[in-house]
Amino acid sequence: MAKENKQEFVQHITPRSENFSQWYTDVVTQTDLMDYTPVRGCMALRPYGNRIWELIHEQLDGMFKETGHENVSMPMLIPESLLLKEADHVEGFAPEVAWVTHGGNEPLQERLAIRPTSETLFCTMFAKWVHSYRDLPMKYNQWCSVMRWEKTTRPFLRTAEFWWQEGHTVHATADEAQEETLLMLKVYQDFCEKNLSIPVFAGQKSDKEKFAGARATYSVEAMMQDGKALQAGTTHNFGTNFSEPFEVKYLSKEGVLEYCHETSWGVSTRLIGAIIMTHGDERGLKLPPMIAPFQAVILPIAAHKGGVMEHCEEAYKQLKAAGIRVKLDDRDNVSPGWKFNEWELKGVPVRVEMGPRDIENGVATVMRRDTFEKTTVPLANLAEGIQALLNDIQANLFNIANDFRLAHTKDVFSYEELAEQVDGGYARAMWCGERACEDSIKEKLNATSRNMPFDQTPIADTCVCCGKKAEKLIYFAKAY
RNA sequence: CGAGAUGUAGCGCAGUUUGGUAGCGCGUCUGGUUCGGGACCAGAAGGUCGCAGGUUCGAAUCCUGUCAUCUCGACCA
Repeated sequence: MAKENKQEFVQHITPRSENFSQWYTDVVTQTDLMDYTPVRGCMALRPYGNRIWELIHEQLDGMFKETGHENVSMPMLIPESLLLKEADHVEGFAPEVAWVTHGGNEPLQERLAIRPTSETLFCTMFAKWVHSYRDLPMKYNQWCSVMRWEKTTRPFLRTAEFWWQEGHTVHATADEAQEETLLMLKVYQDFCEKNLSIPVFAGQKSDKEKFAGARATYSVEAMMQDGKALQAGTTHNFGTNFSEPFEVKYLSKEGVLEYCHETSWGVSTRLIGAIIMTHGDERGLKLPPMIAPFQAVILPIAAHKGGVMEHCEEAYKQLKAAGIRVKLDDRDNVSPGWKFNEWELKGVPVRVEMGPRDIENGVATVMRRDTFEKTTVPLANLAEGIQALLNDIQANLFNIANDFRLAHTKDVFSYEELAEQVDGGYARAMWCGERACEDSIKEKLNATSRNMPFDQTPIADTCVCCGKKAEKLIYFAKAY
């Protein structure tokens, strides 16, 4: 009976190797991260998933503060006239805007967009708040949700409503704006690599792929375990594209009225999807310790026997005092074996088993989720031992993901090589810079340009697509 | 938005072809024995069959519409 049970449960998750997409959906829905709602394409974040987002929020917010940013809050609704002010912007977002048309029972004179992003609101307010060069730079951020009426949705990766942060800054000079754009890209890269253990490619987007209304867009691109690309974060330099229509101007030291230079940047709950797809395995989630809601879970074995619960509680206190996010699973209605599987499914980095045998020996049996390696740690320095393990797991997850990424990234020199490489990986190629080649690659290979790395050392002279003189080194991949 | 599939108890499913009392497994609850990789025994509870119309004496089952989810494609800062 027990064995049949287990098979049924494990079969629940479609094998990752068999159907990556289905595996992802199964993991997402069976780990209490989110649930579907009656609203089309909108998910509910459940406590476990929401806690991951809170940890991302806390840690990123700290990095924003360190780089001199402050949080503000803007309205959810944007009057249509404001959205229409920047031509490229409205063209880019119009197809996916949800509209409010009534206030109570009265039709509105002007319909209101539910924000798909808040550039237009920020610009309107910046126009009021910025007067002098003394007011600059103004570096703001907001944590909120936005809505985009997507045609097809997928949990975390593309939902109609999603939670994110959007930073918006105003600067006196083009140089400062560019510096800010690259600084925040670096912040995102560091956050992905250090906090989430997700290695990324940082670089500049092509004109075809850049943000609606931006002069330059940059991105950090992650690689999922099926070799497809996921844009993990972006930063934009708007130059004066928005400040001109919105009249965001300042009086310079020299007494001249100048347009401001603006930037924006954002990451979203999509990062949770990236974590799942980068680290997960056949048994479910594998969470990097830094954003794991529980970094360690203590499981009593034979809890009814003398001393077991007492020792577990003591260990709990010790770990908690050491600042480790720890859970004592003292449920008496499921067996230890059940708990093992459940917490592995939910991706808890370290499991601490405490049974009569451990207590006799003055140790705890500890298993790490990334390698399934079991060790014993003396109770006297349990906290130190587990903290060391957590650090090691954090680093190991990055290394595994990084090895995978490098193994699935290749320099390509011909169209045939490109076609082969984008089927399950990133292709690093030379490109003439023409939109036509990107369009053709998209149409024939279903791959898009991801970004152009900052190190532009050429690997060839001719475009991988048309054979004309190459201008740029660029990554191509199929993307989520 | 196009093609295909699915929607029945908390979860996984059968029942739909051929209309006739709402079923199974797991979980849940109660009591007891267990506890180092998904424990066992006994008893119990739990469902307007996605939603709205229609056909019929009678609809989970047939028809129409609609909503949601999945797969593939198109689209997509």
